[in-house]
Amino acid sequence: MSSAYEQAQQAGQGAVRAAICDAAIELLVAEGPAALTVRRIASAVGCSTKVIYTLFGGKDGLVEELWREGFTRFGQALGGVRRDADPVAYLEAIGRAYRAYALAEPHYYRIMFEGVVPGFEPSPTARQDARETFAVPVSAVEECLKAGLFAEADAVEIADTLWIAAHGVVSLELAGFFTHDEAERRFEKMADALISAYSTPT
Amino acid sequence: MSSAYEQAQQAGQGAVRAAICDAAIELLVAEGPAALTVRRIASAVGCSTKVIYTLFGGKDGLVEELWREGFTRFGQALGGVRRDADPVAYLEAIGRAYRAYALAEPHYYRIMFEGVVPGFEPSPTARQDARETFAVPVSAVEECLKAGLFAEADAVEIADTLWIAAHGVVSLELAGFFTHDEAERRFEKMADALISAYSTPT
DNA sequence: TAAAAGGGGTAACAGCGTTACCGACTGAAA
DNA sequence: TTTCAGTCGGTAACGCTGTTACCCCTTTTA
Repeated sequence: MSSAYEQAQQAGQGAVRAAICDAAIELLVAEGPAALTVRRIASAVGCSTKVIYTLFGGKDGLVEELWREGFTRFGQALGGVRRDADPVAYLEAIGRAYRAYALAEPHYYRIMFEGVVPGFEPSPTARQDARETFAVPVSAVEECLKAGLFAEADAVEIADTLWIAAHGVVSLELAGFFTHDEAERRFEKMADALISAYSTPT
Repeated sequence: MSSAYEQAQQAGQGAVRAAICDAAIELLVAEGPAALTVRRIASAVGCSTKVIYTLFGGKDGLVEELWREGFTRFGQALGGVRRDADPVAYLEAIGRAYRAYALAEPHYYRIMFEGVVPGFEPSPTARQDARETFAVPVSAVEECLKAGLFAEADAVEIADTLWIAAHGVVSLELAGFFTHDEAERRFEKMADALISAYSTPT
């Protein structure tokens, strides 16, 4: 009988990387960033801590991998929103998916947007890649503009504003300043106010 | 010659508490949350780590004191905004003071609103006290309502929405997703959009 | 005066990220 | 085929973290 680590080792370096990432993800989702220690990850996957240093260059390198993984999952959550004939309804659904993701994987969200892993800061390239996640809401805003439902303006600027609003609600909710229901109400109010501000006068 | 700690010790327990808090504040402001270690604080003030445990019950007890201090400073920053004949202009000035405080003392801000000190969570009473900081923006919104400049609505709800918007901008700015200038533009756009949404039709 | 009680310093514990050291294994060259 | 170079990884350590058991000393009380 061979351990998961030995199996991955036979399959090559890439498999070991993946196994370590999986173990780290499991620890993160189950217990939060505090459980993300090099020793625990190594012990979970069945190798020594040294392996993590040779493959990722240190804890921060591994955390950056998780950071990217978080944005991938986030992007899938946003990209998976069903399109709607009404572009504004589609945009609102994306907003709700934003909050739903943050509540579903709060530890990921806080690593991605609130820097809760002490020494870690994402590399410029990782940050740029992360920005691409927001192509989904930006294109939704563009559709609203094309349909003449929003008054002439920069799509990225509007999308950023909606992003800020969604992040504001979710961040304060995760920090314990709002209950789930309060946050939900504030979220809807916020969406109504912003969308009405951007909409063309009817 | 006596150390600062010995002087404080003669002046009583309260003075020692204050000296420890001051040392912790200095470390926090200068170097951020990572520098907030029991050993460094004790060494800075000239006592053993044990004192911090007898006076504060542990690191978290001391951090809660800093948390409260942060909200006191924050409240002073918001309360110090000069009143304006136009309630809406006053409200906007409060918003700008919000962001200015966060940028002036980012380490405090992140402890207060983003829980960047790993194990720490404020007590319910501390959280309730913190909420009183927001009496300033709420009363400003009430003035806008009284003056008939805002359409009939709950003042707390509107103030919360503005809080969420300000926090969203500041939080993403501190996380490195917006440059200073980008954040400033987004902040103004956000304020314009929300205030126009809440204003009575002219 | 003697006893009780409490605060504070020392030194230790377990755990953290990281790395020097060294053995083992791989691949290429002779 | 044999030998050598080079890399990968496990062990054990370093210095750091929060925390606490132990003991001394001071102060208060009987």
